[in-house]
Amino acid sequence: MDSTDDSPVRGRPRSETARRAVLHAALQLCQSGGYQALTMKAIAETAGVGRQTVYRWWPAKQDVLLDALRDLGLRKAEHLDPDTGDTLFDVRALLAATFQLTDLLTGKALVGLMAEAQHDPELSHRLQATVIGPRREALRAMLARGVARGELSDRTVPLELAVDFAFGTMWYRLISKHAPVDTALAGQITTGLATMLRPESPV
Amino acid sequence: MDSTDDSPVRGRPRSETARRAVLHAALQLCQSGGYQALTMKAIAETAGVGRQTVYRWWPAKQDVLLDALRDLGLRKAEHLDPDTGDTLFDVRALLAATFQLTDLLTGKALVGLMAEAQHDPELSHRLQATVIGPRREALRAMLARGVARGELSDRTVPLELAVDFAFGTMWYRLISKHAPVDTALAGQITTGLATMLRPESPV
Amino acid sequence: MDSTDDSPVRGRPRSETARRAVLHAALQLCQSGGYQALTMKAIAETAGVGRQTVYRWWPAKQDVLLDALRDLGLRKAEHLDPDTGDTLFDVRALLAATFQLTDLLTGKALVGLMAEAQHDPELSHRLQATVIGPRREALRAMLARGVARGELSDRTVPLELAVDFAFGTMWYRLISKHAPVDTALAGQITTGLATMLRPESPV
Amino acid sequence: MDSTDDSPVRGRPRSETARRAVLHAALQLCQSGGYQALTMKAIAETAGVGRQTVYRWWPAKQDVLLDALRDLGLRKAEHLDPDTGDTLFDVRALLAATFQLTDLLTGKALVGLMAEAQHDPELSHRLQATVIGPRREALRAMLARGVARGELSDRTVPLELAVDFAFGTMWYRLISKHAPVDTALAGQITTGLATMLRPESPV
DNA sequence: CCATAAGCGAGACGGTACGTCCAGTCTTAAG
DNA sequence: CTTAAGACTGGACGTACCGTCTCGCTTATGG
Repeated sequence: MDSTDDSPVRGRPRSETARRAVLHAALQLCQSGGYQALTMKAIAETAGVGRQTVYRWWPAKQDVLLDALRDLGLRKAEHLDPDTGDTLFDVRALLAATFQLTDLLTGKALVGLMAEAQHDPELSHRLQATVIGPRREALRAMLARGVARGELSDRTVPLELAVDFAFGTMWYRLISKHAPVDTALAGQITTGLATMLRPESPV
Repeated sequence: MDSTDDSPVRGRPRSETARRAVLHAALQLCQSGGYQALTMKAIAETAGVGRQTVYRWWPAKQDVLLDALRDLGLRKAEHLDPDTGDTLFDVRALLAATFQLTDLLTGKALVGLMAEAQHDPELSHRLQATVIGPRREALRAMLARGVARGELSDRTVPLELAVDFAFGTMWYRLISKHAPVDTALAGQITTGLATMLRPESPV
Repeated sequence: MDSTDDSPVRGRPRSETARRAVLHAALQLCQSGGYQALTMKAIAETAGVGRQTVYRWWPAKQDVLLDALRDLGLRKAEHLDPDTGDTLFDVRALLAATFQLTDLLTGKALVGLMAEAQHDPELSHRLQATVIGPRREALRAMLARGVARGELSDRTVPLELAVDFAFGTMWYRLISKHAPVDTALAGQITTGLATMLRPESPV
Repeated sequence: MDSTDDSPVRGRPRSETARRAVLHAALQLCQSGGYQALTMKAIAETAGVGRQTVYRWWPAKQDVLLDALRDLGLRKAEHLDPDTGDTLFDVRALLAATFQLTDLLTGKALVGLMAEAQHDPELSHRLQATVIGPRREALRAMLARGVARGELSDRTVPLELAVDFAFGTMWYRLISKHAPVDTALAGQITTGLATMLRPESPV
């Protein structure tokens, strides 16, 4: 009972070429024309693929985009929770990696998906599970480890809020664009977190 | 004869009823069906107004929505920069008022506009000027006043980042919905800001 | 109660230009490419008209075609039942006029509609009422008048069958194309009818 | 080496089961849903056969249907030109047999094919050769024999037109459905032919 | 007794027409 | 000159069928 592919695999197998072309086209369209230019028709035409082929495998454009992001994430797969012993160093590295990745997407895709997710609980849940949740949990675990080691303290500010501070700033700048999301920001936020969570109580 | 309103005002005057119906319909549609349900046709029909009447006064749906938000903001018009002498008290009040207002809109409208603004620099600019900028500047000025008074310090963390912390957290929760945006949050963030910017250096 | 147009006639009035372009395009397409080339999309494009405009006024391509035929019939409106006193002369004239008209349409449109009507009772009924029935009744009345005058007799062959003979031959040749449908045929059929219905019994 | 089927006949032989299932499905679909419901995809699915199997043996749906009709005709194969000595009796029998056969098909298949043939000369030719021509020639030969025997005369009405009368009436009723195509009609038409072609000149 | 080869089912592929909906423009009559 | 109404062109939507292709399996012949 080691094999799960007991499916007879009848008929012509799915074209990996088409699958990749579609995902690539989705990202490309989203970056060039924004989320609203992301049209099932445009995806199919850009990918040089029949329209039905897109609909066969993805019910809606959100699914294509989410899949494309997942693929991209898998290729860039850094492991999220290293432990060098120095919590702040790890935090800075995690934030820097995250910022670099989102910058790759110009944010357009993510913000578009977020807007769609406002009235689509199912999409909202999938975004949480795929994009938001993992990094959030990684940072939280990192900070908790710091607290356990005595490097940090959560007495004045709950860790939840500290995590919100880090990623909230990222999102805020992604959508508002009043300032860049880069490695420098990762350093600044790390300093902010350190100040916010420093163990030596001011009393 | 330099006056501009010397126009004889010929013909039928603009209907205030229609204007209000349109703005109200825009908000209502956005909250019930999300930003993508916000359609010029739907606005006109919900408002019981001719389609051309909407197009005559607003070039696109973003303009309707932005106008509606402006109207809403005007009615709620608290002045953004009180000065009670206690900086942290003022900060908490500003954040609480802001959170209450955004909560009213479920965020859907704002996030939808933000998504649209990703590829529409003009809209992006107007959002900055109308929604984002003023509150951002108000909070910044407040914190700067605290620094001037010696209540706060910007030595470890720049004020810009502190402002990002406050509003970033708000936006992050609005779009991700992993936690509420309420008065309690205003308190927590104020505490966080106080910790981050406290003057007594740990040295 | 003399006026039937109590409708307030609000909104932009229907475009007569578009209506004519659509009907003309339908006939043209049907003659050039046959009934199966008659596509709602092709009609709209040939007519230089939005697709929705076609669908707004005609539910299906049959309706467009039927309307086009009706229009054509109205323009060619010979009155179907003249009475010169000479029954056979009138019959020949009626048949000749009918044959000339159907020849104009190459028959393609009619046969296509007929094929469609095989599984569409409603269309079948409308074809009867519009195209088939009137001419059938006209010929029948003509022959009945001849019988009443003693020019003809329906003792050996019922008039119904005589009418079938005339128009059946036309349809048979239209679909099978083994022989032309022209004025000469009108003469031959008239002779055939005269022989079939001649009053002097051979007894 | 005169034989042409010296082919080694390698590989799996054609499935007779599949062939019959396809032809049966074609007739069934045509009768239940009309000619337009006759779809290559539907044929394959109804027959429980792969789509490619249909395309391998028949280029288009017309070919399937024509083949099915040919098969049906072969099974019902009455010989078309009996000679009992009584021409009118033979005529009546031929017409009755023909009418019974077409009634079996509800006419839908035939009319559909005819409509298709309007713009497909090759199909038109095959229909002539398969369906129309043989019976037409059989009736013509029968009538010519009657003329030769002096039972009938073609002086007033050419035999061609007489044949058109018989089969034209059939087609007319098949497509227009204003009256049935049955044995009674065979009798009436025979009477009509007898009257039209009677040898005793009225002079 | 298995290599070769063709038929078979299934079903994915690139296309195209379908009929619906919305965008944005226009043209009416009514106020 | 604005209003409500609604017809206009144009284009994306998601579905269905087209005819082709590519699988694994089956069924025959022949070395």
